[in-house]
Amino acid sequence: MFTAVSKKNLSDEIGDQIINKILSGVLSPGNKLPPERDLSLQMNVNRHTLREALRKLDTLGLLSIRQGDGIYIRDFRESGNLELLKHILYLRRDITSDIMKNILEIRRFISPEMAYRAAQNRSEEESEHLKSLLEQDLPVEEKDLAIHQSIARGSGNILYIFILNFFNNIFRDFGALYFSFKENQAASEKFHKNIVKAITEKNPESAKKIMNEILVYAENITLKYMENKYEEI
Amino acid sequence: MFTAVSKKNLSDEIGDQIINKILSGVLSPGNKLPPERDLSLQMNVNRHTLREALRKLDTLGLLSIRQGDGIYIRDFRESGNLELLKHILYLRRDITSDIMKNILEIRRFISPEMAYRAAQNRSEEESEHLKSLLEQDLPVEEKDLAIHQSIARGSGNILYIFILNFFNNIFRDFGALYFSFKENQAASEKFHKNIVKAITEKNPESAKKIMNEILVYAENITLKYMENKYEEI
DNA sequence: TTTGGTGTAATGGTTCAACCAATAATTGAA
DNA sequence: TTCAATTATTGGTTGAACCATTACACCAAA
Repeated sequence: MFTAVSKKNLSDEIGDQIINKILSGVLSPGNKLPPERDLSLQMNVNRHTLREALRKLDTLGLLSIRQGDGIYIRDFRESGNLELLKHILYLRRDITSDIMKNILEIRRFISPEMAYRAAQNRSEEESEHLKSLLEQDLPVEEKDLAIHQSIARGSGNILYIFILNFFNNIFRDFGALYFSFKENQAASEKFHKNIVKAITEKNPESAKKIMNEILVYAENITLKYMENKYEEI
Repeated sequence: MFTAVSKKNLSDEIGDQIINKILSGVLSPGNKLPPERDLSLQMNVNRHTLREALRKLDTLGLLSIRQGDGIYIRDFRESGNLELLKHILYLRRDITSDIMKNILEIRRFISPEMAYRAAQNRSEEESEHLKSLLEQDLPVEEKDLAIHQSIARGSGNILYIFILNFFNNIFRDFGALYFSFKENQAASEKFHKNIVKAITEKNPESAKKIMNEILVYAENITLKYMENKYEEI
């Protein structure tokens, strides 16, 4: 019904402000940022608070901080990471829709392959875990999350786990809306049954196909929701 | 000939220490970290220095920090991101090789698809850029990087750019070694010519195949280098 | 002219001490 | 027992000072 509000601390606000300046081109790659002392004065925050923000941007691949020298803007097209993309998604509302489509496209390409590998590589243990998940009496949304995670772990490739986290992170907000409709719940429950069967039976092609089908289904609905969401704004 | 050494500041050292504790299971998901004041005392660093480390771990998806409450360990299998994987790669030398193979596997799956999309979607501008890159007199290593980036940008999907950054980041060290051999240089130059041709001519299948071939070639060599590297240690 | 040393200023890194703000736990009144 | 007020705990922010590294200008030796 209601979605959580995110309370930001000063440091995050500062960070977002700087990210925006970089993404919008006000600050270009190679540019040197003013010294921390000046910048904190300009932004009217303490140097420590600013430094925490800068450290985050550094972790996102946006800055290059060098003691004794200064702080330089990096080209995020060369050094940015997926975590940054999440920020871009939220901060640049003008291209949010385009990025979402990009993410959906990649997900439809990757997740079926993940299911394929899981059907090949899943351990007996992971197989049992999947089956037990099916029978557990959980909210569909939670069950869905858990099954996808179990598939990622069963794939035998740790990258799928982190890539899946990225997708989940992005679509978290949509999940509540999506699963509020009975027909979507039914579709997911059917999907759960089928995908678990394919994976426990070690049928890669089937697993891939089943994953692809639910993604196509969910994509259409997600896009529809997104359009409505934009109309609200 | 020589590779850059990375000097770490205190804050990063603290961060690595905590990451290690989490990865090795000394700190489990859900566990509460000691208060910042206590922790900084235990680690014999100032609270601010510690806080910068914590903020980084937060960005990596390892911690959940809540004012007035405390700092909790998150399950990195649920909230970790690719940036964290990079740290895991360096900090957990016991599984470095396995993770590398995971990364190579995913790359071989994703990059050909990226090339495919680029051949479909590349703009006239990106096409020209690719061709001009071919003729520029650059070190092979730089040219290789630039061409891959151009392909990612030409794909029309911003995610490929960030995923490519991840790969580049991981294989940066190997690049210097790889391109120090004449035969590898020759292989790459041939690859550059062919992939640019396929993409400018809008031939997706060909682009995909060509990308796959160079990856297979480079993978074998990378794995060989890795084995040697481990023998050194 | 080039190379390497020296000193100085600029700039990020770290420390200390204090207070603010949000949360959780406790207490006590209804 | 319940709920509101109070208190203690804990992360967030501020200010000032000092440390460590780097860039730069300058100089001396080759």
